[in-house]
Amino acid sequence: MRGRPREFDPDDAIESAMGVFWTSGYHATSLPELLEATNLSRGSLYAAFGDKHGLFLRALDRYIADSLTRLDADLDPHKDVLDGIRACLARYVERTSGAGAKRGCLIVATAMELGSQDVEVEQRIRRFFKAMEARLMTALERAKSERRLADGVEPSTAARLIMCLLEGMRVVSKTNADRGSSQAVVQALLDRFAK
Amino acid sequence: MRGRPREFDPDDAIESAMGVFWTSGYHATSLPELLEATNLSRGSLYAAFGDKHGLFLRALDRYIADSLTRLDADLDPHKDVLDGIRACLARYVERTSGAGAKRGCLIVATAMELGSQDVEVEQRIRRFFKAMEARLMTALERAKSERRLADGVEPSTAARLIMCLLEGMRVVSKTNADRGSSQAVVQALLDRFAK
DNA sequence: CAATTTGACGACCATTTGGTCTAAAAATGC
DNA sequence: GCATTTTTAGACCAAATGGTCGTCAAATTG
Repeated sequence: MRGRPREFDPDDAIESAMGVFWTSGYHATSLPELLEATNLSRGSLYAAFGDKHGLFLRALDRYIADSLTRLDADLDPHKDVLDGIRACLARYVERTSGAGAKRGCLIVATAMELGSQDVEVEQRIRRFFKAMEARLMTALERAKSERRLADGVEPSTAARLIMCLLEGMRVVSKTNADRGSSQAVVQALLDRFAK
Repeated sequence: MRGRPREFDPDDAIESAMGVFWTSGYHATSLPELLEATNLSRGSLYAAFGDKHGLFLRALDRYIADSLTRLDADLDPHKDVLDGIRACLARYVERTSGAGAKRGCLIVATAMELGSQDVEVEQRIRRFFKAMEARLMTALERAKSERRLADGVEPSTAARLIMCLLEGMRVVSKTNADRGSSQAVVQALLDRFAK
C-alpha cells in the first residue's frame, strides 16, 4: 500500500522558499512567510524539510547549483575563451543593475550572515567560492595557453581577483547600483588582463 | 538642578554594541546580548538610545567613521600617493587574513542584510561607498597627474574597481581566507594599474 | 541638609518566534 | 468498498523576542 501521494512539488516549494530567503535573508524570514510563499501548511513543511534550517540549506543548494550552471554555460570550453569570460562578466553587470541589484545575491548575503556561525552553511559557501575560482582559473589557463592573456598575468591570481571583484560589485550595487560604472569596471578589467 | 549624572559612557556602550553587531549581525543580536556586552540595564539602554535600531545606527555610524578615518590616514595627501594606496591595500590584506577575516565587515554585512529594507541604513551605506570611492578617486587622480598610473587608466573607473575588489575580498575571505592569495591579488592590481 | 531631579534596575507585558501534535480527509492497493 | 497509509490543516505550545513601566537610590543644587 503506497498511501496518499504528496500534493505539492518539493522542488517548487524550495524554489519559492529560495525567493523569500533571497529577498529577506535567513533570520528575517519567518515561518509564516515561508508558509505563504510555498502554500504549504506547517505540518507539510516540517514533514518534508525537517525545519527552517533544513529548508534553507535546500534553498541555498539550489541557488548555488543554479549559479554554477550559469557559470558553466558562460565558460563553455567549446566557445572562444575570451567570449566566455566576457559573457560571464556581462552577466554580473546585468545582475548589478536595475531591480536585480537591490535584491543582491543569496550567496554573498548568506556568507556574511551565517558564514562564520553555521558550519553546514560555511561548508557550502566555501565550496561555492572554491568552485567558482577553479572554473575561472581553468578558463584563464586556457586563455593563457592561447596567448590571449596580457603578459605576466597569472591565471590563479587573476581568477581570485575576478571572483572578488564580481562579488564586491554585488555588495556595492546593493545600495549604489549604476550600470554604467559596472560596465566600465569590467571593461577596464578586460583591457588590463586580456590582449 | 541638573540631577544625577549618567554612570556609563555612551561612547563605550556604542563601542561594545558595535562589537556584538559586528560579530552576529543585526537580527541575530538579541537585547540580552547587548545588555551583557554594554553592562547596561534595559531601562538605561532604552533611555539612552531609544531602541535596538537606534543603537544599531549609532554603532554603524561609529564603524563607518572609523573606517573613513583609517582610509584618510592611509591616503594622506602629504605622503607619496602610491605609498598611500599600497598602505590602503595592505590594510585590507590584513583584514582579510587570520581571525579578522572570519569576523568580516560590519558595513558589508549590513549592506546585504538591511541595505534594501531599511532606508536609514541604506542611506548610510550608500554614503559610505560614495565617500570611499571619492577618496580613492582623488588619490588616483593625484597619481595620474604625477604620471604614476599605467597608460589609459581612468581614475574614476579604477576607484570603483578597487572598491569593489576590496569589499569582495572581505566577502570571500569570510569562508576562504588566505593571506597569500589576498596578497597576490593586490600585487597583481598594482602591477596592472600603477607604473 | 533638604528637595528634587534623574538614572538604574528588573519585574512585567504583549507579541512573535520556531516547532509539535491531533484529527480529519484523501488517495492508494486489495 | 474497505483498510491502510500518508497528507493536510490548523490548534496548540513553550520559549524568546523587543519594549514599557514603576520603584528606589543616587547625585546635584539651593
